[in-house]
Amino acid sequence: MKKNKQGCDRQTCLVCRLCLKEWLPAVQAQKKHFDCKKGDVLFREGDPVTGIYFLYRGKVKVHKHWDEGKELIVRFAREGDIVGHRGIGADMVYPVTATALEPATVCYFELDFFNASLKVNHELLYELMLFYAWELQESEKRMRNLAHMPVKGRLANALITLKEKFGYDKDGFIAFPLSRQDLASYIGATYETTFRMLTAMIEENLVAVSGRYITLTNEEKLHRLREGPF
Amino acid sequence: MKKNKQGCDRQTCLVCRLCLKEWLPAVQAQKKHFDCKKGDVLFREGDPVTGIYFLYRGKVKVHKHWDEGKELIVRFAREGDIVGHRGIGADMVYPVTATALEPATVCYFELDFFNASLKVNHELLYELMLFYAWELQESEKRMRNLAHMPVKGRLANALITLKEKFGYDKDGFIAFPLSRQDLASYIGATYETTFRMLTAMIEENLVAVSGRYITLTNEEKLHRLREGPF
DNA sequence: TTAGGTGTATGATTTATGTCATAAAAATAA
DNA sequence: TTATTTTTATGACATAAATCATACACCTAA
Repeated sequence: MKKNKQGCDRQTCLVCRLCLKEWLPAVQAQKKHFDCKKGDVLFREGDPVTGIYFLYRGKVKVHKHWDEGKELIVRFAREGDIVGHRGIGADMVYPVTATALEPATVCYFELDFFNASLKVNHELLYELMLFYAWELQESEKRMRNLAHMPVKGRLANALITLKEKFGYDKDGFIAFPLSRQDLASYIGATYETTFRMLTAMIEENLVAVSGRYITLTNEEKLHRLREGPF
Repeated sequence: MKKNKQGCDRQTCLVCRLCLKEWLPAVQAQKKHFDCKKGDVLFREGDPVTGIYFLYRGKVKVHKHWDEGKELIVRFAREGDIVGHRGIGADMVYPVTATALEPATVCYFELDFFNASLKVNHELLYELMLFYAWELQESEKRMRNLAHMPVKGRLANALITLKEKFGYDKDGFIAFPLSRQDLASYIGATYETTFRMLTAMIEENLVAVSGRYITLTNEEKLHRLREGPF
């Protein structure tokens, strides 16, 4: 990660957006920008928590690991998203790893400063609380899916979610290229099964694929796949 | 659910514990107590969110459902625990159901009042945020386990967690009687597999069982089961 | 007392998904 | 360019866990 002198637009992240006028100079003084390239790790599961990140440019995957070689992608973060908040209040070690999926720029705050910001800025704290509440809901929904939904349903669900979060690009594909392996890790299945399911979905004309780009060709049926097996 | 005239001890729940002196009369005026018996439902998945509950006495399971008949228990709540917070900020419908596992008494706040409390009480808001952060971590850990850990490991993990949360009773069993079905729903497996795994664990002298009560007889090995298959 | 529900207990069978093996293709490095 | 690593692609096989079927034990309601 390289330090980046150029500042952010003071609009993208929560801290800047909700910042009190009086607190702005402090934010300006404290924040650090970093550039990172594809594959760079912002922080690793088990590392002591030092601060919190806001993604200013690029995409990042947040993932947990188990038993050498098995990973579960917990979340994909995009511009404006907060990353590293999972370390707050915790055992003071990051419970997840954050890895850049493409060149990215992050805005970083030391934990102490961020906490101080929360102390003085009620609105910021409230927004953060709401954000956690939302993430908790998402997480528990995925938990239930993992427990009861078959892989195909989880895949359909994931694709719909990705489409909703990232939208389509000019060519009509989900604006978020993903390796098959990352897709598999995201839905909590092996590479092979995910691949097979995707192939099946292509044959059924539910999705179309071009390299790492995917598009939904029959959302109706995909939605039904999430509802339950029939 | 029956209304309960008798007040709480003003010590158990977060709102009472962190309440500002000036705000206390309002709390006293607003809070409602309910008694419920085993099997009573506090609120159901999909119901519009009306308020938030604090458990004053008894135990409650918080569960999600999928496709008729399949449930996943998201959490067991005990005295002092908050229940219904998953509704905050959300689509305004509860994403989970809460069911009493034994006779219980709850303290209830209307959502508007609770939100107002958060507005005026920074400390309360901060604690709530930390609580969410913690729950999120737990949830994501369980998510990973569901994705990658075999049933036996999840069972071992669940038993250790339950023991840590509820402790042992005077007879040396986990102070939290659980039906096999609830145990199964908690680890995200079917009743039958859970039963078989439990039987296996009894044979291996890892646990001992008396009806719905369970005790850990070899924590060492149980801990190792969570680490990974070998 | 019987009857009927609910939870417990197990065997037999099926199936979804993971594991293993291998190879082509594509990307990246030398 | 060639070499080498990473990603994609598939088939064959193994197996964990779900499903189905059935029976018994234990309450508690009639």
